[in-house]
Amino acid sequence: MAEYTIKEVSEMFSLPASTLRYYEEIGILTNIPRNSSGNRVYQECHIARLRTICCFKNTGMSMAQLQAFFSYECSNEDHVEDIIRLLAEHKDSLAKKIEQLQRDYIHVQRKLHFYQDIKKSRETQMQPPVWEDYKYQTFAENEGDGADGRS
Amino acid sequence: MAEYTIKEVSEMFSLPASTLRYYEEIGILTNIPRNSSGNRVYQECHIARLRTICCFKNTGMSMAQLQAFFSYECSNEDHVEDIIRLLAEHKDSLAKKIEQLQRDYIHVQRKLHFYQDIKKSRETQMQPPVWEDYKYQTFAENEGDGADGRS
DNA sequence: GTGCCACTTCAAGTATACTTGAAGTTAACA
DNA sequence: TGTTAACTTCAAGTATACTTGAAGTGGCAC
Repeated sequence: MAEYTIKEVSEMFSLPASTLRYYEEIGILTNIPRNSSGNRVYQECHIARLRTICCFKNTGMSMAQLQAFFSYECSNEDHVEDIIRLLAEHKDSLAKKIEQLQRDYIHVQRKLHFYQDIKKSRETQMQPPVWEDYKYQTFAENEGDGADGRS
Repeated sequence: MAEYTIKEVSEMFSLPASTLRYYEEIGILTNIPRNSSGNRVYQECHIARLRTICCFKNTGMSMAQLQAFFSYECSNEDHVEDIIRLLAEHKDSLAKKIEQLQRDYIHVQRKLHFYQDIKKSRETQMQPPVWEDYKYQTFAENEGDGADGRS
């Protein structure tokens, strides 16, 4: 079975070694055995858990929630209902978050088009655009930059 | 023209008044006039900017980047290129972020289905599921909970 | 006129998630 | 036999984004 040093895991996940030690300290990536020199030896199960940690963290879960999740998962008692509740709540909040980000993406896109058109209008001595015209507009995702974007 | 107290803006955006003062202090929501009693009077332009601040913050922009953006926007000098660069970079990073979140959403969904099936297997005295079976599976977004999810 | 509420400024404090530093150990290499 | 790199533990420090507290002002109801 594959085993990894802290440095290898650090590189694998682009996380500093200090962060991996921190995750162990706060109890979300635990039971890491040591070799004869006292160095951490990461195994496949730790890699799998770290993937889950990164996924959950990336999607906005706090350390406290991660601690709760893994305390349920590692407990001998039956916490399957708690796990399902936590995951279902996180899934729902994540779905909402993605929807909000998609709306925000459109806002950023509008701003970008607005300033690109300001630049164009200066180069061509045309009337500068007005933000009002962009406020409710959506733009196709063609990166060619050829389309005017205004009707 | 509509004017708002700090409390009204606070409620409008679900932000504590202290945060609005903080945004003024660090220079991202500035030029807020005071009435005869010295209280802040927010106008439409401040509401519009606050919407942009919330959008940018929500999509992961730091205060430092917001400061840069508005220092460009408010400057008399020609910073349109800088604004376009900043917005284009933010748009790209946001697109990547949304894609990553969609992948992470699938991971969360798999975990949820796995634990839901663990629960079902206990209720029906069936063999408990194995995580390996869920690792690469995708699930339709039907909330009915009727489908088994396993083939 | 006094109680109270919402506001003001300014300074200091806080939560989260790490990061850094000090001091020491181990193993490989010149 | 150094010495260099990579690791260890433990405590303290840091960045970001606010939040809280103290002390004071203004305007309105009773």
